[in-house]
Amino acid sequence: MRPDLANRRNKIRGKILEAAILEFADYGLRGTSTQSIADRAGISKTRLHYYISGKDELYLEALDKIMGTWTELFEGISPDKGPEDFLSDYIARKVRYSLEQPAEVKLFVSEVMSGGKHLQDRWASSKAAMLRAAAHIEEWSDRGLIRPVNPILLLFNIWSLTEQYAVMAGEARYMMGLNNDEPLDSEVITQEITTLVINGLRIA
Amino acid sequence: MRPDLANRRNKIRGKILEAAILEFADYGLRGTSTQSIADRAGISKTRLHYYISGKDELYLEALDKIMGTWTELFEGISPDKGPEDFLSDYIARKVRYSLEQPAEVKLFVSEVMSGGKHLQDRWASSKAAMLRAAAHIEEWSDRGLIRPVNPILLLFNIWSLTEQYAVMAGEARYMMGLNNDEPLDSEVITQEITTLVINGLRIA
Amino acid sequence: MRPDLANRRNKIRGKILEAAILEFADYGLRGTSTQSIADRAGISKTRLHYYISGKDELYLEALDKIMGTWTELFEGISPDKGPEDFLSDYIARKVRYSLEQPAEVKLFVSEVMSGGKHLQDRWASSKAAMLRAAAHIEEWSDRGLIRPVNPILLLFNIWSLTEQYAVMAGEARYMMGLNNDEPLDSEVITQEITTLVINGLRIA
Amino acid sequence: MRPDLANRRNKIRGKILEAAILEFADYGLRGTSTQSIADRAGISKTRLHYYISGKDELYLEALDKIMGTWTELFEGISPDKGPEDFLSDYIARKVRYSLEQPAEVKLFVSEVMSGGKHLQDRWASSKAAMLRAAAHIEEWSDRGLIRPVNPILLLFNIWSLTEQYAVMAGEARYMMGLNNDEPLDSEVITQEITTLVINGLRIA
DNA sequence: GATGAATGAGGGTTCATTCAT
DNA sequence: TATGAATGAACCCTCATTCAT
Repeated sequence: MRPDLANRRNKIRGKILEAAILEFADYGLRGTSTQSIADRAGISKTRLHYYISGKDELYLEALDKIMGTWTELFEGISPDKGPEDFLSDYIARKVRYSLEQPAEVKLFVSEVMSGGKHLQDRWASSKAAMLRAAAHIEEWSDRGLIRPVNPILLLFNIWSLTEQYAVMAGEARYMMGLNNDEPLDSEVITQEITTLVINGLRIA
Repeated sequence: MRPDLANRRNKIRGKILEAAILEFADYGLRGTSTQSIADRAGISKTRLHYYISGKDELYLEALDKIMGTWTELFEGISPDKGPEDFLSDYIARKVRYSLEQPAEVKLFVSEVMSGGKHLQDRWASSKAAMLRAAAHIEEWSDRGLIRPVNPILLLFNIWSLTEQYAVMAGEARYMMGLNNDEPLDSEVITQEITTLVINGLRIA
Repeated sequence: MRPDLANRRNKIRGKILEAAILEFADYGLRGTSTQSIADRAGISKTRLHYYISGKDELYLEALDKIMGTWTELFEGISPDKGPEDFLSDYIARKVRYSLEQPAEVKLFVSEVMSGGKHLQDRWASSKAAMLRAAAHIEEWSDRGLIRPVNPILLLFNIWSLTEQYAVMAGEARYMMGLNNDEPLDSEVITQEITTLVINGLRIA
Repeated sequence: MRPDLANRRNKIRGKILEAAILEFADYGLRGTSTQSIADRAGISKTRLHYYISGKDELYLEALDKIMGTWTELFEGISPDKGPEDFLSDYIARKVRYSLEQPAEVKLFVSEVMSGGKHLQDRWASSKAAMLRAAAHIEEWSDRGLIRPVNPILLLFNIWSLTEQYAVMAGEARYMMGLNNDEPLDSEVITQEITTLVINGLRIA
């Protein structure tokens, strides 16, 4: 009907959500003020509150977006190609996501650290995707393609290996002698993690 | 007489620091109120402020304690025994620390995520310890004991592998079907990570 | 529309500044609470803080206003008319100001008594005005229109003579048998001070 | 009985009173904290409160001391010697007092500015002394030794002339190009004020 | 006498949110 | 839609004072 108006609204809402994710990622739900979100979004606090129903709701919206992406990262990878292709593909996706959207990863980690109370409902679909992947891993192990392994722990380990470069970006840059504006080398990181995992799963 | 007073004071200060670490770990510096710290320590807010000089100072004290432990974890491990012993020893220490003191690890991660501004000075000695370890790794690689590897990335990877079980304890328990009060199996986790890393560093 | 808003804002800001000056005049910067300012302005403390940026800033704003008036009192008086006209004019102005705006004078005295730290920058223009007046006095003395006199001390003396009726209003009323709501007789005071000074400067 | 003990107590109490006067002089009753008094006296806050019955009582004690001195300054000067001797004697005493005990003068002014509520009872004897002096002045005027003058206003004027050099010491030093540690020239000031007053009272 | 501990009240200020226009 | 005004709750922290030893 009024595509312009709706568009405009969506644009502002998008800007707000983006700003919110950045703030929540750094300071968590409690530590973030609506004022700081408004500042980052370039609007007044009053206007922010016109577009959102509350700080908590905005936070949940951000979480929803992230959990969606999280699940997507498992999808579209065929396990039929065998463990090597599957894992390197998945690792590459996750590293790219961590380096391109570090705030989303950090927000998720922050939520988890503060108890994960808001994840409870949202976690279900992610858990399902994770369990499917775990089943594949177990099968590979049974077929002798990889060594015996606890599949859940393996997935957690891959998770942490890939996500840390969002969380620790600053320290990683510092240790590697990069400036704050120089990006981490995505290829090198992906390569290193992939090698560690694939090698680490070979049969002894 | 006097020792009793000092003891008493140290006891309560310890209780406060402990409570503070737990709160800061979950909600960060900004998201933590002195009221919540007082509540957790079982004292009144006024009494809390009698024992501390300020929220920020308490936070820094917590950080200092953690950074000290962090550096210690590198120490006392002889690199002469070769990579396998060194790495499995280090991994075991870090996993145990993460499972026994998850709040300290989480607080550190929280600080890093919010910019790491308070780490700047405190990071130096940790960096030195890390660089020493990196030198050993490089040497092992040169001597053909392990495959070629970026030593800094390897250390970061070990870091994340071991620390995630503090950060993600809740989710890990959930995925593994454990109740909130059932501890994660330290041995299984250590074994899995150690195998992954040692295997992953073998020469192809 | 807009002018109304701005007007409204200015009105309430004026009310606040007025209340602040009254409180600061009586109790100084430290001794005044924002609560008491709010009470006197007839608004809530929260609302007060909506209109000001802080207690200190409000205090500085009050000081600025006063220092401006202070300098103005020197201006517009021509020294060409000779010492008698100049001095009686200046004395009359200052007495009137002290009796009409005693709070402003008291606030200034309070600031001076507590060290005058906030005056440092603001004092410059007032000092210049004072030095100009001192130059005139010296010239009159040189030309034999008045007796030899230390011009700076003379100005300080006039200053104290005229300002004391703001500071000591209560005691003056008490000694002269006036009630609290009966004003001091501006004319008598002006006359007495003027006579003392003009007479006191005659050549012996 | 235990002169040592009593002595010791008096010594500490003296130190406290001195410190209190200095703080009250700068920041008033409300603006002064018992902590700052304790700090200046070089004792702990707890110990301070052991020696005093309360902040208000300490303030009143300081006021009492000052009012006593205030009255004394009138005494011991014989009005028989005529106006010139009497006034120059009184002015000299008051200037010396203002320069030597500026804190006491400032504390008195501060009390007056904040309403003088604590003076009410204490003012009586001072008022009497003042009225006696006023009577002398009136008599001198009647006898033609000085010009007709409002005696109360004259006394207030002398009061302000002499006391301002306690209140405005900092500004006076600044205007006269003195450093903070250089004392004002008592003789010059006394001379200037005396001349102004004696001259100013001559019959036209 | 002297000290550390403790406290309820209040200090200035910011919070998320709602109201009025 | 969008803005300034407004608010009650909460923020961190200090206050004068009392308690216990």
